[in-house]
Amino acid sequence: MDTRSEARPAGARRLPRSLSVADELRAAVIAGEFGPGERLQEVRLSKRLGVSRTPVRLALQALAADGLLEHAPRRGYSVRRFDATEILNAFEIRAALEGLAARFAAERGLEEAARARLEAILAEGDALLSRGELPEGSRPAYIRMNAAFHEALHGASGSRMLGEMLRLSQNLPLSSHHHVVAFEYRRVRRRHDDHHRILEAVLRRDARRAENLMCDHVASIKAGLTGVAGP
Amino acid sequence: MDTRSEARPAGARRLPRSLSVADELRAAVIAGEFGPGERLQEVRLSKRLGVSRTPVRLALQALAADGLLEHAPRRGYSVRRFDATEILNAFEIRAALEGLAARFAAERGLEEAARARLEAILAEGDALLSRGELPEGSRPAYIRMNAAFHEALHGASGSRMLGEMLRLSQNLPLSSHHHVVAFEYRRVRRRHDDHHRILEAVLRRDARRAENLMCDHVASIKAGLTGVAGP
DNA sequence: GCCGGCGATATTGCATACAATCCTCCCCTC
DNA sequence: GAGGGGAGGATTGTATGCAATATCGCCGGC
Repeated sequence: MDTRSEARPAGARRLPRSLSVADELRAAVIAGEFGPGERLQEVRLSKRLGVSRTPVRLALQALAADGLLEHAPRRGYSVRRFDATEILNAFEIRAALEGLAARFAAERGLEEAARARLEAILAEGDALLSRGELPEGSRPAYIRMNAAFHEALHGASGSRMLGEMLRLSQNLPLSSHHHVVAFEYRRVRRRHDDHHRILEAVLRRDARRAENLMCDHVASIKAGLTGVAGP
Repeated sequence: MDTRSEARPAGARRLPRSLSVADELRAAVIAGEFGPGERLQEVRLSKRLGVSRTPVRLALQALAADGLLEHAPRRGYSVRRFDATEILNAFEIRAALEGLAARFAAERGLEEAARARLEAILAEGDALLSRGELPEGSRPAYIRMNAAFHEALHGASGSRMLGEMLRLSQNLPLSSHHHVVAFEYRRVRRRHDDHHRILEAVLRRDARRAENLMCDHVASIKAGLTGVAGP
């Protein structure tokens, strides 16, 4: 019998609370629960989250480092405002970084585990799209699959710095732009086919092609955005 | 006379100590004062810096967010190890980001103040190099001028996210690579001429050319590095 | 002689108290 | 009535105490 079972009754938390607080706050900010420019006060958040100011303060600083919050000395933290230009720039940045990740992955070559994972992800996407449509209910699964593909490729790039920057480039509060990617079948199908081509190029060690394909891929996502200074 | 001179006797600090602590620690880590993998303990640093653990803790987290430190729960912070590959990758990343910054600046166009500042910086560089050599004593001035040029262009890009990522891409502890840029007059002259061409392209609003020139510029810096897995 | 459990010590994580500063609003003066 | 100054409250920055946990050396058993 585990003698420590009484010491960890239910939650069995092994991670510092400041990390979960940071995750919770990050999700809330990205979800747009705090309007642009809204101040985040330590005491209020402490009460809301049921912890003291200390972990809240750490979490706020982490979010500021992620670019989601602004910090003014003696004035605390507030939600950063993003205008349409910054959103579009972020996609340009992401395009360049994703292209770089694909290039690095192609130059390094994929380990067997990474190759298997990427192929499994693509197979899952194939299945989701095999019926010639993407029903509303399958969107969450598709979104997860899509994110998993990109994340797996980030990992395969072998550059931690690049992965971290890619994470930053996608940390944008939805409230300030309402960007929504298009989910028409044709567009989704096209994007998934892009993924197939990209993986193929990576497997062939064709770094230049992998980079260009990925760059164009993200650029096309940007072009397909709706709600950002649209006509 | 400053009426507040008595209220702020000596230090005249208006910024939180945690910020200066972070700057000090960052400089120390980048300067390589803490060998790769070395643990940074809160109490030790508190005593060394003469502050309590609280600001030290904040500073450590900030440095971890910058990618300079690693953090393991219940085990604290330690200096990240960078191998030669990560260093070289960082230059590739920086090349892509600097290229993007030049492109953004060209697309937006420079405001009068930015144009004047960049031209002043280049003029300073011209003066430093006008004698056909770069004496040892002028290197610090040249290094500052060079950094100022890039920073001014980052600002002119109009993307805060990009500027932040560029900062991250240059946050590397020297101890783990000993990268040293070449200071032979011919190379320095060439790099300075690159800057002239880049500014010219930006002023002409030739975004594509500006991006390519900048990208090649940084790539040539990478190629000129000494001490990173060199032959 | 080597491995595994165990306890002392050191270190981090969190909570809270205190200090410094800023913001707000009221009152006083012109 | 408008503007400036000041008092009070609110909020952040810092210090410190306590609890939980990891590290490391020691001892016993095999």
